[in-house]
Amino acid sequence: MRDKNRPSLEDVAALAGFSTASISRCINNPKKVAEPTRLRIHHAIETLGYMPHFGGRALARNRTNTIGAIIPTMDNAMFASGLQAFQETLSEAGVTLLVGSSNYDPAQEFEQIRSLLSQGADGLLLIGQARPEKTRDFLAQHSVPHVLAWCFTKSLDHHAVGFDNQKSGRAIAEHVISYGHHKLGVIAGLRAGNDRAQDRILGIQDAISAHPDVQLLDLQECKYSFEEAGAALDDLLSGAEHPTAIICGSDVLAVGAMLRAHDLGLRIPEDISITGFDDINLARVTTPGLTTVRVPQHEMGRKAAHVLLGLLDADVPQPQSYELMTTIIDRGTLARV
Amino acid sequence: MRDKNRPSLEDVAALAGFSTASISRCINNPKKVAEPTRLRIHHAIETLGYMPHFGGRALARNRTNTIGAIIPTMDNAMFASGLQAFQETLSEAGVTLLVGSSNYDPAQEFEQIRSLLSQGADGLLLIGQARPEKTRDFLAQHSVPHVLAWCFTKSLDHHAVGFDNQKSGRAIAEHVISYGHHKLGVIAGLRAGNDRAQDRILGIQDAISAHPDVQLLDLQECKYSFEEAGAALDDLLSGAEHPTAIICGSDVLAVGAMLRAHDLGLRIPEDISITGFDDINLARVTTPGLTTVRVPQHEMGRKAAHVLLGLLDADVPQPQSYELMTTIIDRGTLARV
DNA sequence: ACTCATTGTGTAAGCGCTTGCATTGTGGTG
DNA sequence: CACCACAATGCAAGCGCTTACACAATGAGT
Repeated sequence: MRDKNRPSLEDVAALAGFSTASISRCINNPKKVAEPTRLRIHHAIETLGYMPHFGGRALARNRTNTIGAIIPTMDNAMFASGLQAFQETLSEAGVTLLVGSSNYDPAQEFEQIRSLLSQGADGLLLIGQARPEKTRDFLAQHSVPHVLAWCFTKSLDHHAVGFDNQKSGRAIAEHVISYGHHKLGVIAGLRAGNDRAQDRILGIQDAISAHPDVQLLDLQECKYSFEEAGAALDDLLSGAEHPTAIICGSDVLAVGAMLRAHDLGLRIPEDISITGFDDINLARVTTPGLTTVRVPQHEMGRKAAHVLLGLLDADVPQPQSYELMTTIIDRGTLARV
Repeated sequence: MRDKNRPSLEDVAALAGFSTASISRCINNPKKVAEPTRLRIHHAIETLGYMPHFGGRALARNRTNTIGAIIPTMDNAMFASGLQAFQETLSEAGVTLLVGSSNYDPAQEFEQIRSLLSQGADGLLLIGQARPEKTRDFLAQHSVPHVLAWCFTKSLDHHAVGFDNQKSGRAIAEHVISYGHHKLGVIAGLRAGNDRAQDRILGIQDAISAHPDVQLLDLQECKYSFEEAGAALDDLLSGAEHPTAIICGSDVLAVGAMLRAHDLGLRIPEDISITGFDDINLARVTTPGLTTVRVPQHEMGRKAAHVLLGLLDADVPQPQSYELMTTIIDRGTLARV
């Protein structure tokens, strides 16, 4: 069973002429070892090509220096780029990232949580706060250090690094209304198990309620794909009254709607206004550029990593939460009416 | 040091009234345990909320069921979506994904390889084949099972799942030439340490050499960003002669060039033709849609995962390599002249 | 009844590393 | 010069799990 080629601490010890304890110390705490010893040990390590065995180390330390992130999908530029920042920050701290994806499905998320934890993840990054009680209980029972990203609420009893989706939803809706739109349509992501989608809608509804002269003609939910968003646009346009502006819960949806609108021969923003959310690359590239809500993904990833690293090193008593701000980026898909 | 709350195999054994061996067997090889025993053990596991300790398991088995992937960046939709497919496939097989990013830097890649390996990765997914001897030696010395993706060459003495960048580069260039273009420009990714970028250029050059009447006016290298690609376009247009078509080494570059061209008041494709490479979402969204080379990212991710999983379960003697085919997607950025 | 597989279970020896404690050697202090 | 603090190192006990092997119990074949 023993891997014939893999040198162990003992082999290094034999070659260097010291005990395994010294080798271990030399690796983990070089100050505790005298200079000449260190040199000889390093030499032995080099010549053997020694690498500490992960299992042994994890067993002895009861810690893996590994953090898991479970995101809906990497296929969306939004999460991918936040994840990239997260990974880079962890890496700087010598911590490795385990990745799981949930495909927006709470059951899959639960499975991935189990899986990453059983792979020894010391902590977890999770997206959003809506999850079944089962999942929350599980996290609590095993007292898993975790931070939530992409969301933020005052009353949060978790560590969170994110932004207030509802507030941001309200902001973009207010913005649209301030441009003179009275008949609105919404294309949102599927709300089930997705608090970000839910909150954005709530925010939009807040804004609408605050303006008696503004009405929400229709709200469509669909997956984050161009095709589904296009179909949603069709539905929105099938009613008796047409919205003059369509607020979308994500850039992907907005772009899908734009593409479909273009196919239908609708001019944007002259015939119909469309807004997005996230400000991923896509938004810069359409003609006209997509008016959207910028989410500080990179900062969120970095910050989340720092919070999580903090959780592991010291027992942080109070939940630490950071609210990041979103900003509206005006490009060209929102017209004044 | 022992985590007070975490139940161990022994705890389960005590509760269930069996030896740790039986518990272990029940978890890993249920058939070897009698039905009633299994039930009682499962019950004990449930009530304790037991989860196997990763370190212990890794130590005893000398295997982690973890695979590492080192990609240049997740920030590019291209890798992100291949990685997503890779992760999903691994997950189905009960294997977890460790992620590292190299930022296109061989030194960083080497560090990440070390890091992921010392985190116990059983195997590795690497992008491309160009890497310093040091890295290759390291992989060989530790006999790390690994597969290369995003590249493919006949003479390969590695496991690889990818496509022939040179051939594809040649194909798109031939395609451009067949549209009647004689004066070409190229915007490529930085070639240093990036064989995909190199090979694509080689392919383009192949095509050009095959047509005596066609000439390459200028070739610019830059990072994969809109801004740099825009600047590269400026350079390309600063020469005495202007190219009628610009072949770009990636969609990101192409879109950057398109954006800049638009700013300059150039119409695409009437004033200038532009082609991309990768066929990421961006390419569908520009006006006009980007003519580009479709890379089967998803399939590549899946296939690479399968090959890697195969490597771990059986000792595969021959390198297995799979060549996937790219296809040219004609949208609207290439004009006939 | 008497073997002999077969099946189910327990015993205990590791897997490679970390770390508390013991031991030795050093130089400084009273 | 005895004493002590401290630095450098070794010893050995785990960490939690897997698994070869031993053993007991069962039922089938003769």
